[in-house]
Amino acid sequence: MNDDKALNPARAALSQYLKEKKMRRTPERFAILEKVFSTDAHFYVDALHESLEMEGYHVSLSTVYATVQLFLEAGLVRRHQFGNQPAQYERVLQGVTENHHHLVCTTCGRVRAVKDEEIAARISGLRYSTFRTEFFSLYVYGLCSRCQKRLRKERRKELEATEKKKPK
Amino acid sequence: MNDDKALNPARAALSQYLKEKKMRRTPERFAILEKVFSTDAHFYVDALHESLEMEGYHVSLSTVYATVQLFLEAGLVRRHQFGNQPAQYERVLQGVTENHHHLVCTTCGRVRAVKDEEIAARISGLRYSTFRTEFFSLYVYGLCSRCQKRLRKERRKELEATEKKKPK
DNA sequence: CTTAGTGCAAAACCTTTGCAGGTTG
DNA sequence: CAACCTGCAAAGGTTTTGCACTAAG
Repeated sequence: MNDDKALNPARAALSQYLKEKKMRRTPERFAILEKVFSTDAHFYVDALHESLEMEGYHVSLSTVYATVQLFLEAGLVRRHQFGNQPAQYERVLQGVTENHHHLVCTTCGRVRAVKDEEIAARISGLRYSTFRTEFFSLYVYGLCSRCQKRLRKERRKELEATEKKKPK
Repeated sequence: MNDDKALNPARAALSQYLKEKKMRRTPERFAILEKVFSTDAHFYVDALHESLEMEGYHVSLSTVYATVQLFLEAGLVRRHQFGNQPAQYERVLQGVTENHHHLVCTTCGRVRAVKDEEIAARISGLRYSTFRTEFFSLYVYGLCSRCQKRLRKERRKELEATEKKKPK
C-alpha cells in the first residue's frame, strides 16, 4: 500500500471528522496524520514525536499525545498495548476492513502482523444482540522463532552443565 | 465453575512451578493465589491488594505486583489492558483450553466475556511455521447496550435543540 | 474577535527498584 | 544459615493537566 493511496482518504476522513465535531483544522494535526500514514508499521507516541522533530517539524509531545487520541476517536488509528510497554498505535486504512491479526512473543514481546482474510471475516461477522461490533483485535501469543532458538540453546547448555556434575 | 474446582489445580500448578524454578512456597503467594481464583472476574492489582487487606490479610502492594507477575509467567493468569486503564488480569483454569473472548466498549471501556467455543477452537487451531502458538486474546470492540442507549438519548436532545433554533 | 489548540512545565498515575530485615528450604 | 522474599519508601517512565499564548473560523 503506497503512501498517497493511504494518506489521501485519511486526510479526507480527518477533515470530515473535525468538521462534524466543530474542531479546528490545524497544521499540526495534518502534519502528524501525514507522518502516521507514511508507513504501515506500528508506532509509539514518543517515536512519532522524535521522528517529526528529526525532520524539522516542531510539535510538543503533549500535542502529539492529544492528536493521537483524537485519531483514535476518529477511527484513524487503533491502539495496542502489550506487557508493560508503552502503547503502540497502528493506522487504519479507510474503507478497508480488518484483514490481519497479531502474533505476540510471550518472551521478547515482539509483534508480527499476519494477514488472514478468512479468520478476519469470521470474526468481523460475529453478531451480538446487545453489542454493536465495530472492529476487533486478535492477539495470538506464543514463541517467536528467535526465542525458540534461544531457549533451545539455553536448555542444551543447562543439560551439559548437569551432566558434568554427575557424569554417571 | 466453583471455587475449589478451580483453586485446587491452580495450587498444584503453582506448587510445581515454584519447585521447578527453585522458588519458595511462601504463604503470601498462596494467599494471593487463593484470592485470584476465588472468582472468575477480571481484577486489577490494587483492587486485589485492597481486597486482601480488607479481609485482614496484610501483604505489601509490591509483593502483590511481584506475585501477579509470577503467576503470569507461570501461566496462571493472563494480562489484559484496555485504553489507558491499569492492567487487568484474569485467572486461567488449569487444563481448560481458551473458550471465550471479550467484548470491549469503545465508549465506556466496560469489558464483557463471551463464551464461543467455535471461534475459540478455530483460533486455537491457527498454525505458523515460525511461531509456536500458546494462547490467544480476542477483543471485539464496539458499543455496549448502555452506551448505545445513552448516545441515542443525546442525539435526540441535540436534534430537539436544533429544531428549536430554526423552527422552519 | 472568540475560543479551541498548542507549548511548556509540572503533576499524576501505575509499576518497579533498592535496601533492610525476616523466613524458607 | 545462606539466599530468597517481603515491606517500605522512593524512583522511573508514560501520559495528562494547568495555564498563558497563539491562531483558526
